[in-house]
Amino acid sequence: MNELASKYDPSAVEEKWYAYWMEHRLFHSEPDNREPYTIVIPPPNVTGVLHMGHMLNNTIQDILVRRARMEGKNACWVPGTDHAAISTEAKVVAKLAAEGINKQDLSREQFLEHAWDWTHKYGGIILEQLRKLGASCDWERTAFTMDEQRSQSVIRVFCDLYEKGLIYRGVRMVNWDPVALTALSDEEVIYKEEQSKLYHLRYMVEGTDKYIVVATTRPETILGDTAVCVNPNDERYGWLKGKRVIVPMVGRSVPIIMDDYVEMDFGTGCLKVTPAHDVNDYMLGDKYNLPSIDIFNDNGTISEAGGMYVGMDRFDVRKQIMEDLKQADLIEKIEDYVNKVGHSERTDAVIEPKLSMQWFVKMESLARPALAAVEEGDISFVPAKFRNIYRHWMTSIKDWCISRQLWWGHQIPAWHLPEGGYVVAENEEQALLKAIEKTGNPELTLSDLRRDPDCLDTWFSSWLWPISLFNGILEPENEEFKYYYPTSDLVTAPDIIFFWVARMIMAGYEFAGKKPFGNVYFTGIVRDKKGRKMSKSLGNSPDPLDLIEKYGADGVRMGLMLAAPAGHDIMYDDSLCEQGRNFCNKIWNSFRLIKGWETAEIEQPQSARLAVEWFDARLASTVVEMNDLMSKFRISEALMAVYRLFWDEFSAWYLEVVKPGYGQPLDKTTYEATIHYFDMLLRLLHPFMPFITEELWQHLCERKDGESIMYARIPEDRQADEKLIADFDHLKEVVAGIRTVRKQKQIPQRDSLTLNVREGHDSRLDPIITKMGNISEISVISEKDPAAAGFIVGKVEYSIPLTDKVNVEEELAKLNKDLEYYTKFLAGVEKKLGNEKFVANAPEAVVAIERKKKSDAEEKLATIRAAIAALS
RNA sequence: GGGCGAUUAGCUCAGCUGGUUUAGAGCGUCUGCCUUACAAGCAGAGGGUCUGCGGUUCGAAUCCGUAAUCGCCCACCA
Repeated sequence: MNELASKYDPSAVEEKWYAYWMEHRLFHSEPDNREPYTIVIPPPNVTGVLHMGHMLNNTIQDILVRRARMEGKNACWVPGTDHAAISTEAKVVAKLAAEGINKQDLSREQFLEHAWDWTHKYGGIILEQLRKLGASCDWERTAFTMDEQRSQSVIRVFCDLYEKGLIYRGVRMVNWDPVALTALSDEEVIYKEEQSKLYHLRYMVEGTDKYIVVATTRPETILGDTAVCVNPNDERYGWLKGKRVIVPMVGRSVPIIMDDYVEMDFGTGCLKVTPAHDVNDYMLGDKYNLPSIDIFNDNGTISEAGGMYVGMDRFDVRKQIMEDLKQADLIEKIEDYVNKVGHSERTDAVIEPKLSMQWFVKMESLARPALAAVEEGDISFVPAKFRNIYRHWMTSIKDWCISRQLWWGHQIPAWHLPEGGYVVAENEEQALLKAIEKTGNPELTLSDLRRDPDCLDTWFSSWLWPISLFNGILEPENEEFKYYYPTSDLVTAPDIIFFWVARMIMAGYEFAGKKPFGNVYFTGIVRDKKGRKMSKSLGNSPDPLDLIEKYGADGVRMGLMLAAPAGHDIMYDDSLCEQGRNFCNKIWNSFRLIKGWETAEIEQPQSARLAVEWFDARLASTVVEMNDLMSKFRISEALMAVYRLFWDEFSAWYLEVVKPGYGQPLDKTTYEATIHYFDMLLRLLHPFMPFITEELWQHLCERKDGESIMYARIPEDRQADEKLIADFDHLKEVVAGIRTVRKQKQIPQRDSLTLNVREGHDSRLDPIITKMGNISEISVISEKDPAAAGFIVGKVEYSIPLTDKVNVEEELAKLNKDLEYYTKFLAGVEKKLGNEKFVANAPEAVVAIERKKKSDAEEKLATIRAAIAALS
């Protein structure tokens, strides 16, 4: 091992150990009598590729899972992918289009064949990429939202909800995506602020030569106008009561209606009403029985019903109609205007509100227990602020539009009857039976029934994920489900709190009678240095696999985690990964040092004995700290704690103290303690940096085949010797003082020095001072030596005799600076103690602390004054 | 338009129920060092009136109010 390179090379190591873990099935979990720890992965899109968000999210999950495993729990991390209805279908459609094939020319079966081909070709790439990250998923359990078990679960749940009366079908105003050609749920619409125009159009009042002005952002929709509405209290328009106006260009005569929905202050106070293309207008249309003219085709072009511009795209029409209105002098004015426009989450197309027949889930009764669970703390959100967002959404929840006009997905299990109406059933046979029962017609055959063509929203399968992964829908009594469910922690991004988290909670209580998970950890969003969200279109996102290649998986994991407190967005910068990589290198080189030591049957040096004792305390205290932090999901702080333990305490102090002189052997006791500490450090680090820790742990001593650090136990809480830690901290300052003197006086480390100490010095750790400071002798002196360079640690004065190099002026300046500082400090403390109200009101302990501060400062000042006196 | 959150060193953040913090860390910066594990390193140094203003308190980065800036979520103002 002495020939180890001075730099850690992750690539070979990572591949080797991942294969080893897989070969020995170390990620696999089966129910047993240990306590279960379960995480279900937020399933990435089946044909997606890994991005920085996945890296962060899955690193956190892996840390939690690996740690739970090392705590002796039966840890199970279930991976899988989501069929991602709209986005996958869009990809397949685009791919076919590139080959000159039109989706419309294919049958449903033919299209699905292409879609499955695509899925098989690209599906699972992302899961392969997760392995590069070190994800310890139980791959034997890999699931897919459209595999047999998950599909059946979805159908079962649909039928169940239908039986309970929670699913209904009806014509409603929905969000229509004219590119994907499907309805969307409210959550799938992203509102973006856009710079647009407010067009003021003239509507002639029928039978007069007067006109009124109506303001609109969407002039093309005048083709579907069926009324103009004003506020009944608006004095400007009282005269319009009972009148009709002529829709410009179109020439249609429409009534004036009066409703206080209209804001008098906005625009002109006149609102054009287009019931087919605006949610509010739809409500007005409903209230006043207005006709509804659907002027758009599904793809956003003007339909026959529009009467003009038929076949033209909606945005082209907007330009054209403005031209034409201008020609006809029907435009009053055009203003700049900023408004919010809904876009499709998947295709980014501008959403068209559209009346159509869709399927819905009634949400109110589902929401009630789900809201209570989070309010009452049965499920905790980390950070807790997301409870507010959750509560708000849950208390104003609307019905969920679950049908999508797609082929890729779970087809709705409803069959339409020849005479109208439909039945809902789990399969064709049952559908037929129900159809016969419902119609009373025993002659019906399957060919008389027509299966509803729509598919279900992707999230209608994802919301079952924690249940369906363990087959809890189809076989609620099965052993696995009873063992693994409810799962422990869920790690996800906050942007899918409604899409997924809230709905999983609802599904958990509704279909399993229990919460789906105990804690939800919300990650931040990964942003670039300028704070912009990383995205493909901006091209500001590094390829995670390139990063792994460059910095090693452990380096990248560590880099991300260092900057990722829960719920905080992280500003990504390569320097984070560099820090991670450097740390790997530090660990690597510490190992090189230790493995390079020869041991011999010699007596343990005092310094080494003390260092071993001290590090034992230091380790114990960090373990307590880390356990506490991890229990609060303060993962980055826990990582920082072990980072500092390793680097600042173990490498910089412990190893330097016990390190034998050049070519010298080390005693066995110290060697074994060192190996033990290194082992413990590797264990603490393993959840964060799985590869390098496994590599070194395997080299640390003989291991059996199949043995792994993955199953080594994390050290448990233990009382630390705080006094020893404090004494050592004092020692560090003494050594730093010696180093400073060396630096100032340009004395090389190899020249040994004498250290003089005055009263108050505790000699217990002297052997370490001797070694670390290269001190040949520590002598207690009773009087200040004017020919020595001094420094004060705590209330003890130290000095190094340097007859020819000491400048008394400099020494005095140093002391006077200290004098000034502590005089001020003491004054502050005395002021506080002199305040009667403070002494009377503050708790005993706080006053005691101040008194201690006072006496310490006084002693220190006495030391300083004495030193000054001796020099003057 | 409602709600929520943030504002602490150049950057990213700790600082949990006010009191050993005249404020800490990591990174970066600066100054020395190729000292026999590591220059992806070592030894040091500098850097903040805790966004402003008011209040509560013996005591405020911490609690309250207010203003500003930023961010997020929700909402049917054409």
